Amino acid sequence: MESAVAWEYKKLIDELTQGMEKAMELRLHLYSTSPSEAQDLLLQKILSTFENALFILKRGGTIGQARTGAPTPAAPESSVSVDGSPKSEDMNKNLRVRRDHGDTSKRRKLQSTWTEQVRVNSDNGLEGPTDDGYSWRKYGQKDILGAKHPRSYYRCTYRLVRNCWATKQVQRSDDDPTVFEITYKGTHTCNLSSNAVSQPASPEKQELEDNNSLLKLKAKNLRVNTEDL
DNA sequence: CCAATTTGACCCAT
DNA sequence: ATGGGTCAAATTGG
Repeated sequence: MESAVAWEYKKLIDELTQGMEKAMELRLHLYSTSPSEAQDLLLQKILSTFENALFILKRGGTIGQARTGAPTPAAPESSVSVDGSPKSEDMNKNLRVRRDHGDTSKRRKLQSTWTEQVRVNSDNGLEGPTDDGYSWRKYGQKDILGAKHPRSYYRCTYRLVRNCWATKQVQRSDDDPTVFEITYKGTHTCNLSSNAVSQPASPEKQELEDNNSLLKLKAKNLRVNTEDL
């Protein structure tokens, strides 16, 4: 009976893989046409769902139980978690004159957060999270308590120009060096429909230009953050 | 020379 | 007090 289970397992992975590839294809089409942030966000979440499903399957069923009693309460949320905590009514903060957070409540509501695990295969030599088509600018790096590797903070390159407030955090998994955990915050308001092709900002973006290679899921090697502990 | 990264300091929430 | 997130000056790279 095990063979039947194994067959179903393989079939399941196959179906999920096909679904993910089709979603990526759809995303490419979205990039080349008029981009709606909501649609783009939806695509990202769909892809994240597929990624996580495959991740769970290939690791043997459990996603949050990887570590053994490690004091990391932040369970890797495979599920898409739209951060709309209604408890954000503490706008009666005394003084927030410092930063121009401005209307924090409004912005907090619009911000969505989701995490996606990215596996890298060592065939390509350099590991790097799959490029999501946006150009990111690193603005910080922190050592996280209980984590072996530091966490890197990125924001959209066009934050000033386009007022794009999307950010992401990249952290390598403690145990699995092949797993990167990328947390996205906020949606992109910068249009990459027209400028994405003509933006040679970073070498990773050049991969976007011939975006056909994205279909192949060819692992592109951005520079891995030089973390020397 | 300009832009991106690095890196310690600073700020904020817990 | 502590740890996580961001800023910004210095540095590096194209």
